[in-house]
Amino acid sequence: MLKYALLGFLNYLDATGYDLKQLLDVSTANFWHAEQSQIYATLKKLENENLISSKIVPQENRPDRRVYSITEKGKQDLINWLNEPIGELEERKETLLLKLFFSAGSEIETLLTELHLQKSLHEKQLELYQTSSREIIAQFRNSTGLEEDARHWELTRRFGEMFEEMYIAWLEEAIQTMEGKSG
Amino acid sequence: MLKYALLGFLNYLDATGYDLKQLLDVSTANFWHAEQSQIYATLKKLENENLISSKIVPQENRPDRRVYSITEKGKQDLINWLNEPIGELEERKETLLLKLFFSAGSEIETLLTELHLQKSLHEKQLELYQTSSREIIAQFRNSTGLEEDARHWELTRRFGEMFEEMYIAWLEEAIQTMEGKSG
DNA sequence: GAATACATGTAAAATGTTACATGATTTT
DNA sequence: AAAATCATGTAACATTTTACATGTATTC
Repeated sequence: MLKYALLGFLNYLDATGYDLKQLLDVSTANFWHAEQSQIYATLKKLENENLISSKIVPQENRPDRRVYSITEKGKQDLINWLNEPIGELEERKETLLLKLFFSAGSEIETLLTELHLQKSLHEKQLELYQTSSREIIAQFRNSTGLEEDARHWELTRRFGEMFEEMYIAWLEEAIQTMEGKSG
Repeated sequence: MLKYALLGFLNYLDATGYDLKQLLDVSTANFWHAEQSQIYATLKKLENENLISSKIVPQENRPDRRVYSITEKGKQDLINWLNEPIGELEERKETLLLKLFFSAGSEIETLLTELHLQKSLHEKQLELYQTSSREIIAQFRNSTGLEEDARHWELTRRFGEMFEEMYIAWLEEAIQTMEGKSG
């Protein structure tokens, strides 16, 4: 699926593996992320399948850049994927819930510390969505005029915001439940 | 991390790989799932590390059962993991958001169909959390008297419920946004 | 008669993570 | 003087998924 994240970006502009890592980190990281090495490996694979092509751009005092472009075949593959419905729920993994599920015999204080720590992390993340993510998208909309793209990005930002609000509310409930059992 | 799901269950009772798959499917699947083959492979690895041990229990007309038990070393490993804080946010992947992010150029009708389909799937999942999951936990609490365990399981169920409510609310927002652009 | 439940696994492929290697330039 | 940025990648490892293989008993 990283495949489609890369094709998606290359459908906007030509880029190197390094560029693509930066792009992922500042935009899709909250719902799709990847290590630099995985990006390089996947690009190589996509080029073998002729979904993208590359050109070496020499540089002075820096390693040459390998700049990728999407091919017609790549564009078609991307469009096909975008149009085919998902049809099922995403399977997800949540380490905190796994720990909570099995920690009936643990110290309540230890668990409460963990829940408070998680709460502060989620509050920080929520603030990011509400300030910098918001501004980056608004600025992109104003400077490029790409209304539609900005609208879609804004919806993914809004998901993040709502997810964090929900997570914090749940943590507060969990803390309350556990506090009722420790005093 | 599947490791700890398996150790967690084996800390309650002895079980085969087959049993463990059933247990995962009816309890942790919404925040931790695994294929049958991965469970068998992981059990083998855990036995090599002496975190669990196994005995063959012969059967008639059925394949022999390989029943696993947790060892003292395994119990310690589980307890250590439960007590060490996570300290960071979980990274997650959400295919629907990835598609949405890149679908500014797609047909709005196609996207709306997808959003409506997702909404019905999440509504079904929400109902499951509110009815059968709820009852299973209540029944377990009543029949075993394991109050604490039931309390923890209930918190993980509640997370599922809140997550689905949030997801549905977001889908409704997204549908509204997109409908404003299609009519 | 077909599907599901019981019960084990192997093998191959795909996916993802971590560590290593190189080396100049710029910022702290 | 150390760390971060730019830019490439390889290699080893760990995790997860998909497909295959076997065979009885029970339920629909």
